[in-house]
Amino acid sequence: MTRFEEIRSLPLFAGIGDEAFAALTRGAYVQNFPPAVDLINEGETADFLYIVASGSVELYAGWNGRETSVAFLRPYDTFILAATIKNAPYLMSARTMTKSRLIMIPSENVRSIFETDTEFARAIVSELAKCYRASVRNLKNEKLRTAVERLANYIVKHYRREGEDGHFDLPVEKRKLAARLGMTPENLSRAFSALKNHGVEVEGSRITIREPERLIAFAKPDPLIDKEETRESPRAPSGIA
Amino acid sequence: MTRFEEIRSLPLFAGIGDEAFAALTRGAYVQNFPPAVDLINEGETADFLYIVASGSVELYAGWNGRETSVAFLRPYDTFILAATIKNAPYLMSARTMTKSRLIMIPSENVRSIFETDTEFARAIVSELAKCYRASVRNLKNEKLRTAVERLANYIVKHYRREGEDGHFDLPVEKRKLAARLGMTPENLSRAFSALKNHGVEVEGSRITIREPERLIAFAKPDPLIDKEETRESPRAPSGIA
DNA sequence: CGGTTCTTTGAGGACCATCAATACGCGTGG
DNA sequence: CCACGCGTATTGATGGTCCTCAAAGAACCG
Repeated sequence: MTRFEEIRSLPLFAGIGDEAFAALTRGAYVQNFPPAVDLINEGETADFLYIVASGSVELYAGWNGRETSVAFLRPYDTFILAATIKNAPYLMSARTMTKSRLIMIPSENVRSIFETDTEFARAIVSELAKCYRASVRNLKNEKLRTAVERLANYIVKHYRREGEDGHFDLPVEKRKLAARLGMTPENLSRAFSALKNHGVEVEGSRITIREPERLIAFAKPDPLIDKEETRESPRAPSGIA
Repeated sequence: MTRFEEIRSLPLFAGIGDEAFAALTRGAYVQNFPPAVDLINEGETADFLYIVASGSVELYAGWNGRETSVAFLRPYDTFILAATIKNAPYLMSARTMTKSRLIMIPSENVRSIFETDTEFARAIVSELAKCYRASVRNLKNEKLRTAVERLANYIVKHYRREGEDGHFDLPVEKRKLAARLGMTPENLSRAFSALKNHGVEVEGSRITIREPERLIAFAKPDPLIDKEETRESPRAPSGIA
């Protein structure tokens, strides 16, 4: 039971009762995986809800011999929630990117506790809304921006996340980043060199932002596309938003 | 009260109690709109949950002077559910495409009835999961297919929906369809003529599928991208799925 | 019937993919 | 330690896809 202490305080579970939490984790697993392990395949049915406890996971999808990355997940993201709830086939495949520890909760438990615990229901719906909105942002990013613009905004996001000290290391290999940004590895290379004109330097996986203002002026980041969303609802919005 | 009879039997409300339904629709509107009316703008905050009672609505988004269509809605689709739940800004704008009747339910009502009515909570989460999955399908369609392939699959979908009798009329003008499929009107024209080689004929808004097998062989429709999803969960999945 | 909008067609160019070759990094085994 | 193999990253050449711009034709609506 103490196996699940680390997730007990996550927003998803914070508000629910102890007995509901116990019922939820009954039959659940915590499991360690090496890098590049296939976890689930699109088209299969959803037996477990997954939570990334440590490491990183790639969601991807294929069609007609092609493949693309849809999302990179970090602690404590969840995946397969929608398929779990609808008891429907996965629309995406998942594999570990790095060594990862994952928590797997039986779908049946999620569905039944949802019915009995209002707080959990609210947390689930908030998490689901978060995933949905992330997907819409993803789609807007893809349809409204060119490849170079997507890369520029990716760099701006990490620049801000890493404390704005002007440099960071790419957390994934460029091949995967290219797929995530909807382009080929060759094109990503050229996109990086195109960004030299906008104040970005690249050496291996080391990114240096020499002139943040120029990069941002080019990238034009937009809160309605690029903002990172929290799971909890802002019940009392502060300021003009 | 009788104003809302037409939605009382929708899956979203079918299972909930009469008093909860009354509370939900207290302060709600039913309103008629002419075509091409702006309903909401991305970035605003969510005061109402919308339901399309008749007509059709376009969800679209813009960035840096560009604009694209994200979805076409029909009766009885909902929109703005995620923003309503999270009390967060809309990520998409909406406008009517045709003369439409819309039902508007105050967001506050949705959030409070969600807490008190388990059946409604379940319906909400199922609807939200449906929207999320539709968005993922949308994204896969965009990232994995070329423009001509997207058009081919659009035609296959309507061919099947309209009873497979070999012809149908486009429900929207080509300009909008182009935006929905992620291309320019000029390119859509060329895509249509490219499909002549795959058994499709076009005359104005009249589409004739001369050789369905050839079209389908080219389009390669995939249930994990193209299937239309129902709101209700298949609790007892039949067959291999 | 005139004006507006939509659609089509053509020419040209930007963006991006493919293919091929090379260089680089890195771990393995000699 | 070095040679080698393997996967990744880069760079160049080329072609396809798609957008932009422009103009003409078609449909719609007052």
